[in-house]
Amino acid sequence: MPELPEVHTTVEGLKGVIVGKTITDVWSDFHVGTSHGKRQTIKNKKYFEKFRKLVKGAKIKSVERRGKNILVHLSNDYTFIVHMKMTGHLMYGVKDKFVHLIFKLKNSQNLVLSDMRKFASVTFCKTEGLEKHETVGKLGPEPLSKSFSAEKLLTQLQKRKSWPIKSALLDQTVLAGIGNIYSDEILWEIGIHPLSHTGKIPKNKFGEMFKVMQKILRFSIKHGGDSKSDYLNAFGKKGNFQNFHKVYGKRKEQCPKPGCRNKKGAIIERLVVKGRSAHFCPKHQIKF
DNA sequence: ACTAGCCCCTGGGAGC
DNA sequence: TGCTCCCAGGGGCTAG
Repeated sequence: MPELPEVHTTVEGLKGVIVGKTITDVWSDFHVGTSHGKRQTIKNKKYFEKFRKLVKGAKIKSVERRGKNILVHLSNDYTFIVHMKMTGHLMYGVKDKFVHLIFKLKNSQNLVLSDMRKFASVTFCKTEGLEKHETVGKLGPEPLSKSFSAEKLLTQLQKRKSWPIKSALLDQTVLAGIGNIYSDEILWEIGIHPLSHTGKIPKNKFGEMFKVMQKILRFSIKHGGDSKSDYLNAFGKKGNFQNFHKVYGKRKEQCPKPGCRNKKGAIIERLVVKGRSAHFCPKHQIKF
């Protein structure tokens, strides 16, 4: 599912092909047969009509990632925000049978959002109002930004002292972009049990956590992201990070950590933490 | 302000 | 082979 490295990969791909292009029209069937609660997204028919008016004729000025969101900045000082959720793909010049949103571009190519499960959401706001946006405005720091550090990581996680570390890492207002796969892989690498109380983890562990977090995210980006579920990049191609998983989706398998190989009890387990699955090795991941 | 639990959705895998 | 059931999960929402 698209987390930081996958959204990054999509955005990097899109940058080269949609920036400078004019949107001539937009089509969607997202509002057909879907419910959306009270939230204002294009699944709401009236909101979609407003959205259509807004993007029609606008030029794409730039594209960027913020957390798991794709921000498309338009020449008319509006920005639209795409969240791919579980099975969304934002693609250029490619289509599949799950396309629910199409941006027609002046060069007669299409930017499409396909989503088998229709969980993806699209909203828009004034570009200068982004910091007040209901979700984007509340996102925590970017783990790969230059200004991020081990100290910041500690400060942010301390905001969820009483939570299990697994849940704290997944909170987008604490850190932007980490999801289920990368949180499992990070905790496995540094040997911390997912149920550890965030506030009880020794302070000196956070330096290592910071390094490992950046290492894993960068490694995945290098490999085009993770397509264990069904991620496809901007051109419909899969990533390779799924071939490097150490714990995620490895329940009942022997832990591959050097000290755990061939050891009894070093069998990957899965448990549910706040409704999310967490995979871990009971042998080397310590519970604080 | 918190949090547990439901909901959105559908392909794929397990079990029979 | 073909059916049914259950699972995956980000994050919004609601009831307590």
